[in-house]
Amino acid sequence: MGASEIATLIKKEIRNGTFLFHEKLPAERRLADTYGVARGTVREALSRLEADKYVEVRAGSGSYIIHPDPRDSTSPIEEANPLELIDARFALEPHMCRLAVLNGRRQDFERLEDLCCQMDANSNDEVVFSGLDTEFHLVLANSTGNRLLIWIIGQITSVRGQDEWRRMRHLTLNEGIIAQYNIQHRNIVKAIRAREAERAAKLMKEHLETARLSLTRAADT
Amino acid sequence: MGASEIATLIKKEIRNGTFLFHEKLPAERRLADTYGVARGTVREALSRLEADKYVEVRAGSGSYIIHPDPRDSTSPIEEANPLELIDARFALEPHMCRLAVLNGRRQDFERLEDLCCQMDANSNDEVVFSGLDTEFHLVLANSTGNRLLIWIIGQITSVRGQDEWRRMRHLTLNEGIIAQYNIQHRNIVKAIRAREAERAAKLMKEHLETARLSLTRAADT
DNA sequence: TAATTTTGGTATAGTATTGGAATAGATGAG
DNA sequence: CTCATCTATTCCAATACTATACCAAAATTA
Repeated sequence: MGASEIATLIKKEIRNGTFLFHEKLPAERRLADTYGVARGTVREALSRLEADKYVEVRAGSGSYIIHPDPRDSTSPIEEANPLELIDARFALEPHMCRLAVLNGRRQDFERLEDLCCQMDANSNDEVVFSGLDTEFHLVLANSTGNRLLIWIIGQITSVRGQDEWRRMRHLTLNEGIIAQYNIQHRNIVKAIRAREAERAAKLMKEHLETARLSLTRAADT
Repeated sequence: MGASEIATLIKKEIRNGTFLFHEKLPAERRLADTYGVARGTVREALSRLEADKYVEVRAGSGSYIIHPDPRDSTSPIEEANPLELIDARFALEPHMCRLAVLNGRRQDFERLEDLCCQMDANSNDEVVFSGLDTEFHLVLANSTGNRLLIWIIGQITSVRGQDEWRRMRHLTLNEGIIAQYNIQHRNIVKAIRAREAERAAKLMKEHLETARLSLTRAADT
C-alpha cells in the first residue's frame, strides 16, 4: 500500500461520506493505524489531497474536508452500479443491432464470429471470457459506424475492469451462464448477417434479459 | 510470447482499464510473473510503450500510465454530425421512456408538462424553443433515475449550442415543425403519466423520425 | 490562567521495493 | 553455423515506506 492508494482511498471515503459526519478527518496517527501504514505515508497522501483541494491541513488541529471542486468530481460512470449499466445497455444495444445491419461491413461481422469462437474456446476461464465479451460489444458498436455510439459504448465498458465489477463478474459468471451467452452471441451475429434487423434487436434484448436475471439472482445471495 | 506481444497486451490492458490503478502499473518482476515471461522481456515491452508515450518509467518508483486514458481523450462528440446524433437518440430515448414509466417521480412529470407549456408559449422563437427542447430531453433522462443515461444524454446534448448546430437548427426549425414537436412532446408525457411504457416508446420513435425527416430534408436543400 | 493532551510538522536512520544494467546460457529461425 | 531473442541470475542505484523521536501549534482540561 502506497501513498497514491491511500490518497484515492481517502478520496473515496470522503465522497461516500462514510468517513466523517463532521468535517474533520481522523488524526494522522489514527489513519496510519487503521490503514496499516506508516504515518509518513498518510502524510504524503494527505499532502496530495491538499494539493487537489480536497482537504485543508491545520497544524495542531487536524485535517478538514473542504468542498471538492465539481470539476474533478469523478464522472458518474465510475459510480454507476451494474443494474444501471444493464439498463443503459438495454437502451443502446438492441438499436445498435439494427444499425449494424444497415451499416456493418463484412470484416466487422467476421471479427464478431471470430470472437464467438474465442469465447467458446475460453468458456472455462471467466476472466478471459469477460474480456472477450467486452470486446464483442465494442466491435458491435464499431460496426454501426456511428462515432457517437462507439464512443458511448467505449465509455461505459471502460468501468468493467474495476474492483467492484471484478467481484460482480465472479458472482454472476458460471459455465452454464457462459454457455448460454455463447449461444445468444452466435444467434445475434447470425441475425445481423442475415440482415434481419428486428430479429437481431429482439435477440439482443433477450441476451440482456439473461444478463439482468443472473445479476439480480447474484445480488439476492 | 515475445516483447511485441507483451507490449500490445499491456496496451490493451491499459485501454480496458484492467489495471487497478489508473496511474501505476504492477512492478516489472510482477508483470513478468503474471505473463510468464522473463523480466528482460517485460522491460523491452515497457521500453517500447515508453517510446510510444503510453507509460512513463521512473527508476525506483514504478511505471506510470500517461496519455492513453480513454476518458481524457478529446471526445468524438464534438465531431459527430447531426445524423449520428439522431441515430444515437433513436437508440436511447425510446427506452428512456420505458424507464421513465418505471422510475419517474411525479415532480419529474410535472416538470415535463411545465416545459411543454413553455415550448408552446415560445413556438415563435426558435432559439428559446431549442433550449427548452434540450431541457425536455434532459429532464426525461433524469426521470429514469439512471445515472449512466443521465450522464450520456448530458454529454450528447452539450454540443447543441455550437456553431454548426446553430445553423442546422435554423434550417430545420420552422413554425410548422415546432407545432408538430409540441404535440408529440405532450403525447409522450401523457403516455408516460398513463404508465403506458410501450406506447410512450413508440411515440418517441415517431418524434425522432419527424426530427430525422426534417433534418434530411434540410440537408438536401 | 496554566498545565496537559492532542495534533500536525520535521528530521533521521533503517528496510523494502523498484527500475537499471550486465552477464551467461538456452532456444529457435534463417 | 550465426544471429537474434528470450531466460535466468546477479548486483547496483533510486525511490518509497517504516519506525522513532522530538518540536510547535492548537485544543482540552484542571
